[in-house]
Amino acid sequence: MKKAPISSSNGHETAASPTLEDVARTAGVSTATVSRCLNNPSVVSDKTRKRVLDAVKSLGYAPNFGAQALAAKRTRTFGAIVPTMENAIFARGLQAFQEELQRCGITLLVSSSSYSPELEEEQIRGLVARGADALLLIGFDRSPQIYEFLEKQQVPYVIAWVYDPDQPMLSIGFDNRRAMQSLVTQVLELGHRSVALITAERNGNDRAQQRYEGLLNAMKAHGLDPKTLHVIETTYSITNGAEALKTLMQSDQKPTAVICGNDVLAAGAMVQARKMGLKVPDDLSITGFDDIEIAEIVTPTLTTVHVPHRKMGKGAAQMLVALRNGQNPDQSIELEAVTILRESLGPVPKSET
Amino acid sequence: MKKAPISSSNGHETAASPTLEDVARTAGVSTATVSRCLNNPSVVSDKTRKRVLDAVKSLGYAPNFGAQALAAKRTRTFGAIVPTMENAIFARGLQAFQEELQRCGITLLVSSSSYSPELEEEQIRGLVARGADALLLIGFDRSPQIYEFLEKQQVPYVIAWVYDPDQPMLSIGFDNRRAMQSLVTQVLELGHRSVALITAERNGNDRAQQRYEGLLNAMKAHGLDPKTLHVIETTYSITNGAEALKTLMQSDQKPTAVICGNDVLAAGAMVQARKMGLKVPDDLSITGFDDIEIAEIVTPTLTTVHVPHRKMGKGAAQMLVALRNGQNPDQSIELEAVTILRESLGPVPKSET
DNA sequence: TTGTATGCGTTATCAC
DNA sequence: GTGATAACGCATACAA
Repeated sequence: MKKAPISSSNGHETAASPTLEDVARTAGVSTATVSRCLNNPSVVSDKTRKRVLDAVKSLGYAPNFGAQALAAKRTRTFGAIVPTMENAIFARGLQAFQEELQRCGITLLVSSSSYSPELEEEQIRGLVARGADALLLIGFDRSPQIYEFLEKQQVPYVIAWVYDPDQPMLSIGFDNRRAMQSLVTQVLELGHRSVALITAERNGNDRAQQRYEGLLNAMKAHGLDPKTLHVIETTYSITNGAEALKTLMQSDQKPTAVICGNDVLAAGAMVQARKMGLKVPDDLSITGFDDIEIAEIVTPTLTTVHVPHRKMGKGAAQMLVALRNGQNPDQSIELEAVTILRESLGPVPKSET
Repeated sequence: MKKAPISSSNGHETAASPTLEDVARTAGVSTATVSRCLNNPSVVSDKTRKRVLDAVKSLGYAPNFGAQALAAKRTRTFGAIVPTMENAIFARGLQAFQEELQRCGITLLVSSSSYSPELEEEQIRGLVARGADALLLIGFDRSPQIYEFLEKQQVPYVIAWVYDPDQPMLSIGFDNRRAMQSLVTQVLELGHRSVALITAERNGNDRAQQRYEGLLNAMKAHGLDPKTLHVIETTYSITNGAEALKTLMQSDQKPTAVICGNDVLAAGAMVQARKMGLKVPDDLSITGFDDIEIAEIVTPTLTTVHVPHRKMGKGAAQMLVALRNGQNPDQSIELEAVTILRESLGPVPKSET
């Protein structure tokens, strides 16, 4: 049996947050009624509701999240873990994701894993532990234990930025392999035969790996030997892109076209090319991937693959909301990623033909 | 009195997460001991600790966040609300902020307010409600109610990206006014007399407002009439920057130098200038503010004000951790923001002198 | 429509 | 060192 509260409105006004009970007392109703007013207003009479809401406002009441989560076993919170927030690759998609969630009254928590599988795992567990009702993840590539963990914890999740009907997990994205293959095909059709790739580390990054494979496919289709492809793996950053281009242009077999795994690396390559006095695309063609803002800022503008960031974000949100509501949604969704031709891609230099 | 548990290890193995009690049972100890093992290991004997930890691992136990927050009254979680995540303005600072927090075992939750005061207020309340132990905010400019709310809830907070010793709140940042004044002074000393400003909406954005004031100060100091300043207010984006430059160059009094409130607007202006066949800086000088990555990507490279993003992020984290630990830290911290001279700023065109 | 009573999973204060 | 046990603030099944 509950003991009488020690002293509900005792002398010293502590600054502690008001609780449901405080509201109930000043409104002259039970805590249950207050709770209902807030969570299921339609079931309580207009008169008492008004009284309660007034009390809520006058006390500045705000529900205690921990208590709420503990009692209701859900948090109205979704989590997202992206590899990075430092550049704009995921920013636009995330923004769209959040906008959609907000319309559904859901709060978004974002973490960035810095492309570290260990960190990502930690953050997934962290978000689940703090009650995320659902999760957005990037790419399929992670340890089976994590997937088991998510299944065990019954936390719905969606994988974005990739699409693969053969994978059992629900995903929304595009075919990175095909998109890159299509881009490179256009490069080769311009006569380029000496091609190089600057990419993120492919280990643990299926987007990068698939883009690489798409490039190989295009080469093979044009009768080029994949072994002739010069690949540089590095972390996404302007500086690293620049560094990589420098290395490439100092090698024996100088490429006439440099394919970059994303726009950030491509931008770095462009900066470096200019620094080395190379005219793009007259001396050298450069392509990117993602079509983020810098693609139109660099000089010359960057030929790249347009990724449907906003569609992915919004779509992912809708899938997760459906899952959270117990609806077992359709299937994975494939979006299109198309090549955007801009200035940085041109025919192979005459001197090379 | 607690009734005997209905049936602790009943027939159907539910997939529900194991609780402290489960761990206690399989380890043959009390829940109190398990809790101690996890939170204050030194106080429990080696033998039992080992037994408990084994049980934890074998069950895959993870503490319930809600319960923990409810009982311990703290969440080891800090919140940050930034105006935007779509461009890189706050990304680097936020990254540093997070890195420092992580070293202290604290999780960071990030929200973006899209420069909307109402949204920001909602998100502040949201983060507090979900138990954020401390908050990072950008700029002083917000309604008194929010500050009252934070005081009432006893949630420590630090304001970043601005510095003003006259403000009562703890802050870490730089003097936006002075930084802009210094930049513009250098512009004027190159002979420019016809200057224009492309800025974010200043209402509710003290950084933008102060940068504007700094610009005015510099003009006055050089005997220029502030009324001659052509100001265009727009939202931060490449496109808007381009749009604004177009408007400016079609006006009667064409500027010879365009000061931009940040690098994103400046990049847009640069793109537009090129499109209009204007040579930067020969025909027109353009400056930015922030020194984010694109400043070095645009052609020509952008003269701008370097903002100490990482220092601010790390410093803010340290201040908040101190506050959370009950230490009443020093004072607000002022950092330097210095002008970085690059290619986009040149002397006033000869035709104008 | 409203109130009562219980449980959610931890932490922390006691005793032992 | 360890084990009971009382909060913590809310949601909800059940009663009224």
